[in-house]
Amino acid sequence: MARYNSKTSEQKWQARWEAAQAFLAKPDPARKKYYVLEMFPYPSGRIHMGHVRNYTMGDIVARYKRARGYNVLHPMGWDAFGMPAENAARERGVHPAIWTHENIATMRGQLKAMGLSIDWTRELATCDAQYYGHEQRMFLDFLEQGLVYRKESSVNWDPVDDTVLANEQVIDGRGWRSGALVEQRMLTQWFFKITAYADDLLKSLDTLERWPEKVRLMQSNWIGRSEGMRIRFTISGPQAKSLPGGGELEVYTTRHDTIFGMSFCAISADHPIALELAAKNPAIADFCKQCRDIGGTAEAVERAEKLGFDTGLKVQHPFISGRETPIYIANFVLMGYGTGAIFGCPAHDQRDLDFARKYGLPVLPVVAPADAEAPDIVNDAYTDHLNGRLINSEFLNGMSVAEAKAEISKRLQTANAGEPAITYRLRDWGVSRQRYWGCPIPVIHCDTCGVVPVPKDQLPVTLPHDVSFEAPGNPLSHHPTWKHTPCPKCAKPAVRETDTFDTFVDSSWYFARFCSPHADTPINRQEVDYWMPVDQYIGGVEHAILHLLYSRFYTRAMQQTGYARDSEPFSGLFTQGMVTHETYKDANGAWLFPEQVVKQPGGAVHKDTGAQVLVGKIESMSKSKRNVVDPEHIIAQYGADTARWFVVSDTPPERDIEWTESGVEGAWRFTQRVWRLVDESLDKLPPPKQPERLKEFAAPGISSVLVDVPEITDEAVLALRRATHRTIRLITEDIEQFLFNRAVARIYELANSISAFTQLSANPAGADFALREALETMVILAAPFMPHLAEECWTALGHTTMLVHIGWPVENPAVSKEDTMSITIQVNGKRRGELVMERGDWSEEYYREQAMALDAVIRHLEGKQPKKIVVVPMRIVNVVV
RNA sequence: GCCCGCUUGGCGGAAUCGGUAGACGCAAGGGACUUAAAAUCCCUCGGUCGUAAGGCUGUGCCGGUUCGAGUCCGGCAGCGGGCACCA
Repeated sequence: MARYNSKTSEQKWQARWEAAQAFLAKPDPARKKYYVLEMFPYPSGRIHMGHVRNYTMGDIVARYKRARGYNVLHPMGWDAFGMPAENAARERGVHPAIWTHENIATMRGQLKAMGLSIDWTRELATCDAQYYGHEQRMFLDFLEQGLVYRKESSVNWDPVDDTVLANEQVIDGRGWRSGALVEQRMLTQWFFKITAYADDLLKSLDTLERWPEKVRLMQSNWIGRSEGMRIRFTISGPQAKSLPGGGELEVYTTRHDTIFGMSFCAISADHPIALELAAKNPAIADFCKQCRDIGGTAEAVERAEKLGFDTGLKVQHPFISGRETPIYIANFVLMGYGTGAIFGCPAHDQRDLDFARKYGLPVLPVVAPADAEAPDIVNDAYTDHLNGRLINSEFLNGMSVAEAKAEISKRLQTANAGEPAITYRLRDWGVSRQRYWGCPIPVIHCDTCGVVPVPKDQLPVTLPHDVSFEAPGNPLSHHPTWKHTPCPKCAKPAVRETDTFDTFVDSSWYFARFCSPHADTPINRQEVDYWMPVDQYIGGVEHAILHLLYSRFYTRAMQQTGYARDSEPFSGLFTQGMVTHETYKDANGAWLFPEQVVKQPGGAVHKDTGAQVLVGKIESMSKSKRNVVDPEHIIAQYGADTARWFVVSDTPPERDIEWTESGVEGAWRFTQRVWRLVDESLDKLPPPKQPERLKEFAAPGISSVLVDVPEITDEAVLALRRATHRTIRLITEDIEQFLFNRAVARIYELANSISAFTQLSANPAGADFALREALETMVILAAPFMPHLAEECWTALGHTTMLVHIGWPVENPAVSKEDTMSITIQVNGKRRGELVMERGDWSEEYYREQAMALDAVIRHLEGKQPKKIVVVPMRIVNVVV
């Protein structure tokens, strides 16, 4: 018996699939489409286990859907712009383009070795002008539609990467990539008007039924809708008229019910009034500067005291004649949210209370708990807005918070002093990056004409190849000639925009480009309309907000500019867990690679020195901790099928999976076992039926892809057939629901049943047909997971049509139907026995009689009469005494 | 601080409709085959009492609903994730 040789076999089948163009996707309106997409990789150098897991899952779905008769689109490309290429250029003197394309070549080879069912003719890289030129064109269309604007604003500046970051890219006050503390700078930047869709992006989350609840919730929190009011207070004094706002201060609040508890107003250090005052008063200017310098890190915010500066200005209370409250500039008020101004009600807001205590401002409770006259406020504000009742509030007294809000709203609107307002936490997406390796923003700055879009017939604006990375900052702006160009309008000398797009722009529409990757327009509507939306998108949960929210926005912008029919890009989303591994350190505390470590009964030792190794926590694979396993080595040693099988075994796909050597060996043993089961049975099998090549959807009814089995009476043979057909049903359900670990277990079970069957000494009539049916089923069902081995087995079983062209088997319910059922018998809810009964529609009386006749039941009744006997047909009988 | 999720053998995990807890795999132990090793095959494998038959106990902790709870409800603890001076 020959052992299965994964290396030769995998290469052979990959070549045959390619020769047959088995995965080429063509639009066909007569067929139902299915678009499977995994998040495309950044070409960092080599693929890692996370890629293997991600792309294996996508490939399982793609191969399964293809076998079910869907017209499947399963493409692959490269998220090829970004900082690491520039860092490589700085550190090693390699040009970003060369570095990137070399990495792509390596990683493409590695992905191909995985045997993925990808249509490689659609491959794209975002760093190619054939891609980003279309992006520039869409940007100009967005600009025309008012979806893009340019403004000076305070931005997050990453001092290590020397560039601006979007809010979404700042985590705990640090750059998401560099980890450097982010600074605030004033810069003129391009923004995508994502807030224009805030409400739609939020509401439409409800329609994304095949998205994880967790991701929808995260996006919902990120968008952060709140309902409140804008209220305009009149600023006292004759000089007020000359202030920005013309004598009025507009605040945003969600607790207008507490207006009788107002004891101060506060404005941001960046509020127009604050800026105006600062211009005339150095003390105020100093204070404002101090506020801005605190920074936005979590720790800074935690530590920072509430600081305020009394402007001397006062506002008039809208409902209490003659009552005035001071306006402070305060460090905890953000210009970017609401109106950049608030009214403070210390009794019912913790920040306001901290502030009031510090500056000795009045604390007047205006909402009381249901069970008390007034809330007891010492250090904690009373913030319950559901159960409270209004007090100390004149016409509001006795009302609930909701009633009071409605009343205040009505009165303020009548007085034209305010109106309901909805505010979002979401900010517009700043897309300008001061970097070379990105898509140039296609505009020209002219002293005479201002900002002039590059005419569309002059696109693409390509990156210059000859750049220097010697100096810090943006190589594009240092380039001697590139930015100089005549103004398209007036032909006078002008300069190009040297900022490039955030790379998240590139990844916000690649899924659409895949539908018509060679079109000379950004997309071909007919093809996009056929393939989009992506039916199943798969990737890491770390993109729950950034990439997934940007893509949802961008698709809406494409819809508005006529590039797309739909507003949602991904109708199904699955977020897979990470691949983890134990960490190892030597006696000096240096991290060790897993291949340097040998596990022994007494512990782990160094492979070469024999020195003791400290086994640390199980953590997600990372180069810095060296707890990485190179997929290429695994594929070379065990084969792609083994690696694929392992990464979906045992652990549910959404959870983190631990990579273990023994686990991989287990997976490898199973691939050999499948081959052996087939190989050792070959001489016992009847000839195969050659099923037709897959053309249509698998028709419901009796499977046409499996061998036809004659009428059988032997119980062991029937049991094997039952197991076979039951497994078809279960695995189909499992794959549909992304329960790959369970599907793997079902295949093990079927293999166990086949093993046991082949070891029977008797050889009843029909056994050979049932065995062929079981083996063929196992092979077809395992094919999405282990496609090369499955092809090899399929051929060995005598088939001449490749398995990629064979449809999915269909369960025959007449075969899988069980004749008997086992009924659990309980006494007082405890299991005391089991009844094996013929399947049927028995009366409750019959169940009772059968149960009461059991020895175990009689024994546990101890002579007593049952009070009650609960019968659940087909399942359980519970005798209660 | 606010929001969300999770907690089952030595380990990954099954049991998703309230109805046999521990499928399947890994690890471990025992055995067969072999000159030996590898490979393969067979057996055991939550805890506990018992020679056995068979009990008792057991799904983070406390309580509740129910004939019956890993599953539902209330409370608590631990772990993980998201957001965070958002008015």
